[in-house]
Order: sequence, then structure tokens, then C-alpha cells
Amino acid sequence: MARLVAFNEEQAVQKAMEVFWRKGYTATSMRDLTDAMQINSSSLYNTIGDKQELFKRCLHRYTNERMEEMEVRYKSPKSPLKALELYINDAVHIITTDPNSCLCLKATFEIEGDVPEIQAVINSYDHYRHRLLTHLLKSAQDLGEIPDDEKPEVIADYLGSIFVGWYNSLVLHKDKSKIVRMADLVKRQLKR
Amino acid sequence: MARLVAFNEEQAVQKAMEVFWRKGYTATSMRDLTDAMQINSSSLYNTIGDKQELFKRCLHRYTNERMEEMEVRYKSPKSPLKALELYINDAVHIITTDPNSCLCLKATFEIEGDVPEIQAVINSYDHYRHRLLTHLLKSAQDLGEIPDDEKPEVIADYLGSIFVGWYNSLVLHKDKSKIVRMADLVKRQLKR
DNA sequence: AAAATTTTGAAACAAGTGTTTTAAAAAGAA
DNA sequence: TTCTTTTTAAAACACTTGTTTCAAAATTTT
Repeated sequence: MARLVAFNEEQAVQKAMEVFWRKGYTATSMRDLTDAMQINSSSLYNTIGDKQELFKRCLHRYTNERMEEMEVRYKSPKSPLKALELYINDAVHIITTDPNSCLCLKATFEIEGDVPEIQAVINSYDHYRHRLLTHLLKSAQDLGEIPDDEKPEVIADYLGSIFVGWYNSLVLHKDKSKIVRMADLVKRQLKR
Repeated sequence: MARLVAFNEEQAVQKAMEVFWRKGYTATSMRDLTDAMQINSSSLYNTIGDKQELFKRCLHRYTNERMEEMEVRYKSPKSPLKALELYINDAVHIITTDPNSCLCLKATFEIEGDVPEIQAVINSYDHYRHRLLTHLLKSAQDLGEIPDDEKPEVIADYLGSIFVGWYNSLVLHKDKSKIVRMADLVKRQLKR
């Protein structure tokens, strides 16, 4: 054995993620990244790899963090409807208080399928969320908490789409009340 | 007087727009642009200006084109509800057949308010669409074609948000049927 | 303590970035 | 035709890009 890596990789990736999240993939330079991570580029290439590999790691970190939160917060609730309403309220809160719009969303529109490996990370996150929502919706239907005349899978897709639009709305209008009103509308729609 | 400009500015901006639309603002280089526009960079800087000015021109072209189409297609219909349903069907068609997702959307998530002049162009487009939808919704309510228990302004915001999500969904899943099913759901929701 | 192995910092790399310069070509006005 | 004004092409501009090189520093094993 010999010399050990001096920097904390987790912390460094976290710092890189924050820069990518703020500036986007292309507009972030390697200098921006090494400055924020406080490591030399040789160390970066030695441990993690190139810019794209680092971005993938950042995306993984971003999505894993969020999936773990979801796992504890919405799994096996007494009332699935209450969990769904909580989910919607959380979405409003995250969208209106996070410093930037969703990292995955920005990456999706920036990359648009040009880098399959990056798309795959985002897809698996999207799929997790879709499964979670579908499960809650189906349970709520089975319990008679919401009508069962629409397919849970379609409502899940539709909810996912709405949240994407809320991010866009906030960037354009910086008006939280718009999001809140839409959320109220969605919660009403869910039950009828 | 002296020598005239040799290239067609409209055509050149159209070509530039196509490149920006495909690659995004940052990832598009001036070389990419002058190659596509088939003009020298000195001519470009002489007539239009720098990269940002050119991008603004492209955005204007993109949004004006779409607003003019809307103006003729959805204005003063016999049935506002039919116009709304047409609007939704058109959205499905555009989203699933255009070569890239919306230029404004990509720019919004890429720029995120960092360039107010660019935001302003997108905002005015968004505002035009919002006014159009609100007007149709209000008319439909007044005629009793749809229930009037939700505010037209909020439904308009909500519809706008959904369309944004559809763009995202298509990039991620490349599955038109998902969009079609959501559109059917939305059309049903409108009427109840 | 010496040897072996790896990380690190600083500099260098070539290629690409947005933009400007310069002189020649073009064309209306005199 | 000549003068005047403007556009154009090609090259150059200084700077930034992502990535690599290389010797010096660091640390574990012998």
C-alpha cells in the first residue's frame, strides 16, 4: 500500500453537485468544479474520472437522496390519500424553496437523450417515483378514498407531469401562490 | 449608399434557431451558428450582434411563429370547449412530432432567470398563451360547456403546467401513448 | 530507516471559445 | 469612371475548455 486519498469523496461530489445544479452541465467548467470541490484536477481524474462521470455521480447522489426520503416518508401509510396529499404538499414546498429547479429536469432538457447513461439514471429515478405514486393511488382506490374510474398508472403520470410544470412556472413567475392554487385544484380533482 | 447585405437575415436567423433548438444555448458555439447560417462571423456581428442577441432573435422568431398560429386557430370559436379540446390535441401532436422539446422550455431551465432579457421574451409568450386559455375557459364556463367551480386563471395555469410535463415525459419515455392517455384524462377532467 | 507505491500540486497541453481586426471586394452616388 | 461607403472573408485575438504530464510529497510495508 501507499499514500491514501486525502479528500472526502462524498463531500467533494456533494460540492460538485451543487455547482452542476446551479449552472447546468455544459455551463459548468472543470475549474468551477475543482474550485468548489477544493481538489486538484489530477486527483479528480485519478479517483472519479472525467466530467461526464462526475456528473453521473452527482445525479446518482441527487436521486438517491430523494428516493431515500420518499421511502421513509410515504411508505405504508394508514391513509394512502393522506400520503398523496402529503406528497403534493411536499412537492409544493420543495419546488418553492429549493435554490434551483430540479437537477434531473434541467439535465433532461439540456441533454435530451444525447447521453444514454445519464438518461438511464434519470429514468430509474422517474420510475421509482412512478411506482410509488401508482401504489398509493391504487391503495386509495381500493379503500374507496378516491374514485376508481381512472387508471392509477395514468394518474401517476399525470401527477408527475404537473410537478414538472410547477418548476417551470416558478422559474417564469416566481409566484408561490400560483403553485399553491394549482396544488389545491389537483387535490380536489383527485377526489372527484 | 454602398454595398448591400448579401444574406437573407430571416433565413439566417431561422437556421440559427434550429441549431439552438437542437443543442441548447451554451452548447451551441458561434462556429456551429455561422456554419448553419452560412455567413461569416464578421457579417453576423455587423448585422445582428453577439451570441446572446442572436439567441433573443431566435426566441422571438420561435414565439412569434407560434403566437400567430394560435391567433388564427383558437380565436372566437363557436364552441370554446371544442377549441380547448383542439388546443389539447394540437399540444399532443406538436410535443410528439417536433424534433426537439420546446425551445422556450429548454432555455428556461438552462438560463433560470440569469438573463432577464431572455426571460422577458419567454414570459410574454407564456402570458399570451395564458390569456388565450383563460379566455376560452371563461367562455366555456359562461356557456355552461364546463363547470364553473374552478377559476379559469387557475385552470389555465394548470393546463400550461401539464403541457410542460408532457415534454419531459416524452424525452424520458419516448412513448406517445402515455401523452395521449394523459390528454384524454385532462379532457375528461375539464368537463367534470 | 529504506523501499515501494500512490496522491498531489503546478504547469502544460492542444483544441475550442466568443469576438475583433484588417484589408480586399462590392456596389450605389458623384 | 471615380469616389465613397459598407460588407465580406480570413486571420488573429486573448482567453477558456477538458484533460494529461511529471516531479515532488506522503504514507504504508518491509
